[in-house]
Amino acid sequence: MCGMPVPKGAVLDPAQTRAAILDAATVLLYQRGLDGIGVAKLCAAIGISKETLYRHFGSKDGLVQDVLDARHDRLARSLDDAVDAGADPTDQLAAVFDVLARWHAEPDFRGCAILNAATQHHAGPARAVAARLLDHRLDLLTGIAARSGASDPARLGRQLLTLLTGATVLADHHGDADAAEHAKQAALALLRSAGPTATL
Amino acid sequence: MCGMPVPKGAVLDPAQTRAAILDAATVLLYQRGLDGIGVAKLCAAIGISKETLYRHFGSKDGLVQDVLDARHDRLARSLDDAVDAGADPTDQLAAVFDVLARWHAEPDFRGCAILNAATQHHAGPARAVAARLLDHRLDLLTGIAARSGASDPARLGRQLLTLLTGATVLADHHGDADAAEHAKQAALALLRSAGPTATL
DNA sequence: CTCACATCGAACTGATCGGTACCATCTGAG
DNA sequence: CTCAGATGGTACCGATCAGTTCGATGTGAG
Repeated sequence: MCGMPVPKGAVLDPAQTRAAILDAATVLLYQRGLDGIGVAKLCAAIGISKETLYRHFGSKDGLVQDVLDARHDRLARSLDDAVDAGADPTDQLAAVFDVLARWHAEPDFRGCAILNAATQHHAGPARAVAARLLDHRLDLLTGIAARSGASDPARLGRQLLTLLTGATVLADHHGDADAAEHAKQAALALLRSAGPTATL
Repeated sequence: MCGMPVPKGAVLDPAQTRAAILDAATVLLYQRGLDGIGVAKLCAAIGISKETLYRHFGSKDGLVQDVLDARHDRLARSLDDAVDAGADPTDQLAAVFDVLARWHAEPDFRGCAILNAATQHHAGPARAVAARLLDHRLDLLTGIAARSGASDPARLGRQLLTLLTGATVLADHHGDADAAEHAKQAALALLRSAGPTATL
């Protein structure tokens, strides 16, 4: 077979090409780390030419930014859906940690892609995405805390976010498959003991 | 001034040179990330030649390994001392999170160097150091849980480790200066509600 | 005093980095 | 049918990467 500039039965839809690159790059950059794979190998693994990548994303940083933005939207929506499906605050909180447990159990789980990216490029734009992600999660958990009647929802929200975040780190770096389950039980215990009549 | 191979009043003690390189590299690799600075710049910033670095550490990975090992020992000893100084389990747990708060407040705090390294080189030896660190902390916290009379010390230990780990991530990526304080209160609440008579 | 050794500084290697340019080739819209 | 545009493939650029080598020059122990 000859290597032709455009394969015989190619589809040639820019938007679709872009989406395919985004999907493939999301996986590769997550598995190997932002600096763990160069543009050349990245393109080779995706099956596109460098020129195509640079036409769609401008630079590697541009690609990374779009990958992280898309990941942020997916993660945020995932937790939003879990909360929306819960009947009461306790159910909602449990649902959040159940989503977490399913995430940790995914075969190629390697920690939170966005927090990993912010750690790798500590001064770069990934840091802003990470802050957005944590802001969103804090809002979500603080809302649950408030609806549960906690005397200090802001504080309980932060404590719940601490459990959520820590569990993801332990699932990754400590091989703790039950991290989300243990965190869930701790979160529910905190929720129970943080009611309006509870001592601070 | 001429750049002389060995400066006029140099000290020329290999062990001391090695320790100085280790100290300087610890700071630089922490601030810029493992892949954020090359060997050439690293040596220039430290003020040594590449040959000196390679004679003492063999490779960049060798240097990183030694830096992480030293950091691990320092962190472990720091928490051990805090626990040793506590009178009862509650004091000990509070002391652990107080150490955490002081750490987070250091001017150049950038997260846990070891967990950051494990995130950056996810498949490398840094991962083993991170696992050792978390093992040690888990032992410490499980011990506190056991001495407090918790009905399930292993579980409480993991939950406390989740709070400790999550607080460090939030202090870094969320600019949460009070992360350790909030985590401490949550930890103490969990400790109180996990006694032998508490419901699971 | 002598000499092994530590160190510096610089040059060098081969590989890889992100990014650009060019062209042949194919698709898809007019 | 025609032609703009999307794509693959390849070569290339300057910079940086980790690591090696060598000679000049100093220190420190005998």
